[in-house]
Amino acid sequence: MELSRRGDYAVRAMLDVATRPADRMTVTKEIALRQDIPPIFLTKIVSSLSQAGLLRTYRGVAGGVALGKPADQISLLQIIEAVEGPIYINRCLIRRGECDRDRACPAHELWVQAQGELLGLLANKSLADLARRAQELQQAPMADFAA
Amino acid sequence: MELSRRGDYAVRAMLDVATRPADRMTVTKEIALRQDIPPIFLTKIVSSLSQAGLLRTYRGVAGGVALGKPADQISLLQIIEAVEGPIYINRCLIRRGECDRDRACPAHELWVQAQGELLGLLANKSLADLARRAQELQQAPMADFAA
DNA sequence: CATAAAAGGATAAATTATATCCTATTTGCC
DNA sequence: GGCAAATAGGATATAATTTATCCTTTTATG
Ligand code: SF4
Ligand code: SF4
Repeated sequence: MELSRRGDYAVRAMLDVATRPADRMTVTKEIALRQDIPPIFLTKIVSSLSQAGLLRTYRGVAGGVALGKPADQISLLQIIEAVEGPIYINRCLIRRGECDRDRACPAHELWVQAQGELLGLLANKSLADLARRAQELQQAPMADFAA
Repeated sequence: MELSRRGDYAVRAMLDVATRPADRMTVTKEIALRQDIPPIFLTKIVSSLSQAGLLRTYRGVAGGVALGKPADQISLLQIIEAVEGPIYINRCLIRRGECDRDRACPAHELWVQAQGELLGLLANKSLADLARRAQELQQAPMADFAA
């Protein structure tokens, strides 16, 4: 019942890319340094994000990674599912009939609801939202100072 | 991001006890049979539920288990946390300061919200609710037949 | 061609989840 | 008292998953 490290790393990495100047490419190793993520592990995560279309990657000397689409079209759900696969709170939600009790199981209905709410929340939160909020949080101490 | 087997088993076991006549005790082995749970594993789960006060257990020849308190005072959250420990969606929610980025991390706020909603849902659903719904579901096919 | 980057396969290490075994303890009953 | 049936609990085994690294390949730049 816990987000994996992969998922947390992925969100941080995407956020890192999103909050850098868009005209310059970012290199995975530097993301790893800034975000304190094991560098080789991060390359795997970046690879998943790239395959999901959330990052665009460029090989070679001047290579690196950039957002695969505008930050407001990338949801947290997409990021997490890109690296962890589909989210399901209980196995009966993988697909109908995965648990043969699901028709008569009152808990099943509860999981359907809980999962719906969770996915809804994640699907409605965009990387752009997070990036904006990150900026606010960074400026918050300044604001205190200025006031 | 998935409920463990322990949690699912625990809910089923509690529901099994709750839907049996309250004047007779239930024996763990029979719960395991009815609910298709590995019997020896279930004894461990029952033990956790008992230590949390959700079940009362009785040793000896005429022993077994019974609800530790009225079904409407047992929430799904209590059941799951009894066998899985505290639920947290991401590690920064274990306790404040567990992740030293939490002050400046916009994702943290999202997890706080998501966790709040999930726990709220589980805390507000009682075993009695589930038992009632179980009965409805059992009668549903009959209703189809009668109509 | 040398260098710097991502891609990808194989594998290692660590952790957690699932499950069983064995012995002890409690209790009811003959 | 002694047997049988039940939970209690420690130790352990097995399996699965997660986390992380290593090594080789491919791609692009200058
Ligand atoms: S909640 Fe019910 S339907 Fe879902 S896996 Fe558990 S028993 Fe099956
Ligand atoms: S979401 Fe943010 S605060 Fe929470 S663990 Fe991840 S980085 Fe830390």
